[in-house]
Amino acid sequence: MPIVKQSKLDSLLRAAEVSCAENGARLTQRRRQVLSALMQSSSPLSAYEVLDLCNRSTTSAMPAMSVYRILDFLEQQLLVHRLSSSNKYVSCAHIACDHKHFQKTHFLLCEGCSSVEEVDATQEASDALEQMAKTVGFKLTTQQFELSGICTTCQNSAGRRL
Amino acid sequence: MPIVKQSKLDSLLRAAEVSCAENGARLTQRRRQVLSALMQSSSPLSAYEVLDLCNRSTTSAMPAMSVYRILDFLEQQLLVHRLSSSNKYVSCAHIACDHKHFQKTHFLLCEGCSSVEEVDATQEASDALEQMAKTVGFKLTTQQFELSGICTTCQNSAGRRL
DNA sequence: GCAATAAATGATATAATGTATCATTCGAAT
DNA sequence: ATTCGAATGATACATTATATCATTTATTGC
Repeated sequence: MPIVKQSKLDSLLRAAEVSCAENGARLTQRRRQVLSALMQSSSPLSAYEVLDLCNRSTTSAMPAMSVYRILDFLEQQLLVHRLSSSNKYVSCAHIACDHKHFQKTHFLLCEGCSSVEEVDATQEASDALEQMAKTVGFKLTTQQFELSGICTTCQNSAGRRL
Repeated sequence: MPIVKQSKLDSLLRAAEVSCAENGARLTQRRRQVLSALMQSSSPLSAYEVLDLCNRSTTSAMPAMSVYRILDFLEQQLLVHRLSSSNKYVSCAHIACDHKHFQKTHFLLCEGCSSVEEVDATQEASDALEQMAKTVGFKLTTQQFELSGICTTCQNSAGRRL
């Protein structure tokens, strides 16, 4: 879990705060705590993993209930994404930019280091999936896909080990 | 949950038995019970839903533990598939035929009626996904994709309602 | 500023899901 | 029949998630 620079983290949290404000919502201390934990993690975290992290860095213990509530909130705000295949959460890769999730999103989950890469679907992939569904009369609604594999870093380190 | 004809069910179970035997495994009474429950369900079932179904149709109560063990076994045998997005199970659509799951498999999950359709990936979809991963240096290993949407039946019935 | 109101959090209990472990039974092979 | 391993039964417990109500904190109108 590589450390995120404090300045980077602060700027992300500020952007998140603005984003909430635009929706008439507030990024409270507790919410900031949860979001911050996710931002500093290179891999997705379960609700209880988030809870543990929060309770490691603070004096006032956070109740599990709050974590669930806050994760729901952050997901609504599109500040975090829930990965259904593992039932874990990641902070959105586009908080700093103005990304609006118009495209289908693919999450590439590394089986080696558990890292996640959030990428927009290519037009080809999107079309091919739509077409495939269409041939059996199925109308796709999913905008999120989760794919497992091995990331570049892990492919290289595996190569060196051999 | 439409009823499956008894003759159809029997022939599927026989095929499953043969398939197990080929792997040096046995389709015991308990395993048959679990598989049968899944075969008769048009929608994916959680472990505890399977448990409830089994305990409805028999005198000797099945322990929860057994359901988990047996689902693992059936998954190993490729007789059932685990849907990671919902953490539920479906019986394989290819038990009767000689399908060997060489292609990527897509599960189309209907948000209307919870039905599942198991389809092989088209070459285009498979290629497009591989290509997309490749451009970020990611090596795909997933052979299973889960897509949500609306099935033909539900599209039509929704249309009539309007 | 201050009361009224709504939003957010705290606290507790409980439900639902999943795993670990050891005892027992059952089947196949000698 | 005996032995051995696979499968199941039984129990306890760990983990994950939700329901509910009390309390605190912010916001709004006055």
